[in-house]
Amino acid sequence: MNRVFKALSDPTRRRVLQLLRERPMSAGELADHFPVAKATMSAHFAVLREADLIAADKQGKTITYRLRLSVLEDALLAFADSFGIGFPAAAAQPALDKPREESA
Amino acid sequence: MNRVFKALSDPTRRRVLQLLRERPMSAGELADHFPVAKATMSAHFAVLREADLIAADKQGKTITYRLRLSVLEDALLAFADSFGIGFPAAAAQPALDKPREESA
DNA sequence: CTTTCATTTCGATGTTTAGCTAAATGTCGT
DNA sequence: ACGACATTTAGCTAAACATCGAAATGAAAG
Repeated sequence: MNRVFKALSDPTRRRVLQLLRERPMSAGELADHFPVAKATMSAHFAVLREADLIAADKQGKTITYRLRLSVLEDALLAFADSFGIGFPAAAAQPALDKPREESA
Repeated sequence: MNRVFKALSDPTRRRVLQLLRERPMSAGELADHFPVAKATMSAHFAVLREADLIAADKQGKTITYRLRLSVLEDALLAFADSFGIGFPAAAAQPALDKPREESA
């Protein structure tokens, strides 16, 4: 959970998650949305991966990242819950969030 | 919003919020729960105050901090909302334009 | 098999942050 | 006014972090 919050503490990383909210994207495609070097973005991806907030699918030359919504959801819900903050009707459908692959 | 997430990125600060969840506490009382110097805790309080997550009530010698739950709640809900977590009503509305984020 | 492309890793640098001790501030009781 | 108490501010260090350009990795294409 600490890793998740650390990952969320950076605006660039939060925006990466936002971008992945709609569709998976390659590292380069994501990087094109930000005014920083690709190496910098790669480091951000690593942090997000460490937190298990994104997953990487390697397909040939490119690496496609996708959001692991359930991980974000679980962390947010657990935290909010511990404050009695009610998230109305959570867990809609895990359609975009791929099957079990080392859930944290 | 950035300040809130930055504030939440530290475990000590998250724990402070948890402690304040039930009842307000003085700075010293809070500090007694952590193995760090009071001055260090004071810095943490400042960060939480900057993020508006806690409010200080000065009463004589002591300063009593209380949780500003609505601020935490608003931030959490807004963020979760933008991912379609919780609030099924908001999920029906596509929020493509995300608000610009200022890091101060 | 060499080049090209996508991405990561390496090494270096400036900034931020958490932590400390010591000193300052403000307040209470005497 | 003085001394004790609660908290913050100041000054510092060490670690963590964001960032970069350059080099390395690995896969496809010629």
